[in-house]
Amino acid sequence: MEEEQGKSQRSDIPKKSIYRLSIYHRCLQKLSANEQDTVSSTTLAKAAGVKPSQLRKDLGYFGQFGTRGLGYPVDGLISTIREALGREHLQPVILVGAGNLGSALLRYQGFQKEGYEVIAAFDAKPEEARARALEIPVHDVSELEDFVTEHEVKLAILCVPIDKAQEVVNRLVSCGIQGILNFSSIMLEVPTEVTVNNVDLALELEHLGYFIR
Amino acid sequence: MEEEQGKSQRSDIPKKSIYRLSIYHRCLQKLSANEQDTVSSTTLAKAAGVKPSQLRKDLGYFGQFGTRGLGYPVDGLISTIREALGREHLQPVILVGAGNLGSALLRYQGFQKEGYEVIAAFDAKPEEARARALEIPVHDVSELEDFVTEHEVKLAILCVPIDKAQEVVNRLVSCGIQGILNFSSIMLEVPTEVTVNNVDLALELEHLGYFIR
DNA sequence: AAGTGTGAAAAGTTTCACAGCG
DNA sequence: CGCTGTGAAACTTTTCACACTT
Repeated sequence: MEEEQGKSQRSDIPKKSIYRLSIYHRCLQKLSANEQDTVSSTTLAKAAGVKPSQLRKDLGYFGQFGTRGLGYPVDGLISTIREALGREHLQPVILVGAGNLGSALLRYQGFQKEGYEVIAAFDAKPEEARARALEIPVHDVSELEDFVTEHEVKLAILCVPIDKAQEVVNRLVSCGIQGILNFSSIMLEVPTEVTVNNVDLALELEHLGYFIR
Repeated sequence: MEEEQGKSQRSDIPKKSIYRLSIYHRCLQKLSANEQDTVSSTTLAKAAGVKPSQLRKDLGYFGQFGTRGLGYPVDGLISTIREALGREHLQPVILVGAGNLGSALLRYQGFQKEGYEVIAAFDAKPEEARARALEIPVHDVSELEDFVTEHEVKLAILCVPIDKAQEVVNRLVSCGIQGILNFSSIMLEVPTEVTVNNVDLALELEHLGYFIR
């Protein structure tokens, strides 16, 4: 008789649930800093901007972590989510394309969050990028493959011009990058085992245009 | 007999369709620059990273713009979408919070796209922000209300620290801002007539963590 | 023949409602 | 009693399939 697989079939967990997990993680950290040790689905959901039932369902895909009548242990949930998100270990990240946007993102230290570290940048003209007074080392893009292989980098932030994007992505994929945060506003073609997360800042602003009268 | 309302009931068009409209607009501009004058749903959909049927359905919410057997007129579609997105006129935009991320975004000129112009920034300590060598005028945040009213600004980019975000948003809302692009990683409370579009850069990176093995 | 427009089916996601547990 | 965990219902969005037009 086939063993029931049950929970945690990675593939059939809704993508949106996984996305919200990061949000919950963020909110829980705030609670933890505030010395809260348990939290109800109602409270956490409100902080995350979702309905309590949605939060409970999301967590339900990964297991049972709450105590009925009480709520969820804040620190316990933090660890659980961290584990589910594959964030137990420090992840090295590289940024490719230190132009206008790329160097803006490097100066903004927001990616240097717990669990992630942007360890190097690459650019076709590294001298110019370095002149922008960045603190992170900027390598020539020709060193990309060696660096990624040597440091076992799996995540890349992509900020190259549109006409170079696919070419750079092909190189990233061929040397083992598995996740790409893509700021170049173009759809990238990648094998199914590579995940691309598109962020188009101008698009997000334009999108608001529809809702103003 | 009641006149049939039919198409374009703004409210029952899926939000995601509206979002994709911006993407199509982007792709069409590329085609237009390439001297293409018609495009099929298959071609445009591929460029936008969606299925042809989805593209057709999205456009269908707004009307019929194609010719069977031929495709869509590139320039015609551009105008149609621009109109649907309310982008016929130049929209002034302000940025509030010229700190780390805010000033990075100001230096990145990507928001200065056709149809949108970031005309001013506001900060609690405008001198420090100005020292970051920005080209855009940085006002003291106390001038916010007068400026927004005078220039009839309807869109704001928000990059203030988490603990100030809700307070600033209340002020923005009270002086007539209708759309907020929110980079402060916190859920904002706004009246239903105001639209908030959340962008959390760190979250987008963290989210990728789930998909790497 | 090529390609749009669109109901209807399928898939995906959210919400409800309540049983069950501490 | 309060709050979680979860099937089932409701809703939303995507995809299909094909009639229809040029």
